[in-house]
Amino acid sequence: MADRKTPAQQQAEEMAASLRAAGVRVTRQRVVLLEVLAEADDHPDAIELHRRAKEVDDSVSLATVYRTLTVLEQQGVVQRHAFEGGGARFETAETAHHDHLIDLETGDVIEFSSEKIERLQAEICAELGYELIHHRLELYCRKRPKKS
Amino acid sequence: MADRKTPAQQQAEEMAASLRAAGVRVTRQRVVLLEVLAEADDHPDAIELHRRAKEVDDSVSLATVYRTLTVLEQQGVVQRHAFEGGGARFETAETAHHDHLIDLETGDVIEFSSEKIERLQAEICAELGYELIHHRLELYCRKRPKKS
DNA sequence: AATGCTTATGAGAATGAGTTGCAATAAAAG
DNA sequence: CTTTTATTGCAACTCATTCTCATAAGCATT
Repeated sequence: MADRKTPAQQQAEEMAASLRAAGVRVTRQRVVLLEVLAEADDHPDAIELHRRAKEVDDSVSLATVYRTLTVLEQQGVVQRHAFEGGGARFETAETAHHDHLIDLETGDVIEFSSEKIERLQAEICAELGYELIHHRLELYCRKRPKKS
Repeated sequence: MADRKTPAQQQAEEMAASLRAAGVRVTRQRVVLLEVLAEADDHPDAIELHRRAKEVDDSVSLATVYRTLTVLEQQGVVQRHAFEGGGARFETAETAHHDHLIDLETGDVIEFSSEKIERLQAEICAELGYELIHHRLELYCRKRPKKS
């Protein structure tokens, strides 16, 4: 009877621990949010997260979802993205850095990363006399028709 | 007495001609907006464009600025950008493709372009079975302290 | 330059994502 | 279990943007 917990539950607990370690209160609604976030393998927006959170605990308010997401972002536990059209979307920040490819037809998001591009970005900033703090790279694509 | 017109005026007229050619009505307020856009060398938002337009013709309404910007974007005459924090910002689309470096302290926008990065982006899409339609690359930077 | 068909405009109301003030509530520390 | 202090739910609010609708032009034609 090992691993009684799902990976998502474990991740949620890790995030909670990290918050406590930073002196942030871990409330009932924050735990719910962390669980929802840990289970999500897409990039939901605040309203979708609220919907999912309410399935666990109906009393969680949208305002708290927004406030909590802000806290989690500040703590580096989630990342906020602002893709074209529509509101902010979130994902847990545990995974390594990556950029996003957005399927224009379905809205699906695929993660990718390129060492070369990262390097080139830093070079460009340096040439212009700047230090790169963070960046945003989004590729808006259409699925390529299969060659039959 | 050659070139009585400034380059910005010429550009505004070209854009107007392009609109007329596409069967789009060129109204008094659209002309004003085109002039304002042609003169701008920054990346103003709708409210700033409205402010500048009102200096030329006080009757131009904000709603019309928004409506016109949408039309101009559809016609490929301006480009809309959504940088972090705050509303959409615009620039004329005549210039060649470029990406943006945003100074986090001042909000200044510097344009740059990199053949290598463009190529890498297309490669990444291709590998994932997609066709790149357009992309967004923004570098958020801080000015590097000069080595004295 | 007057006509008529159609689209654009101004003013303000409406929307939608996100935030905030406040009184009630619940973490965490003692 | 009490105190301290941060968090919550709710509703009111902000801010960028869009919409509604009656009026006012474009512009192709007479």
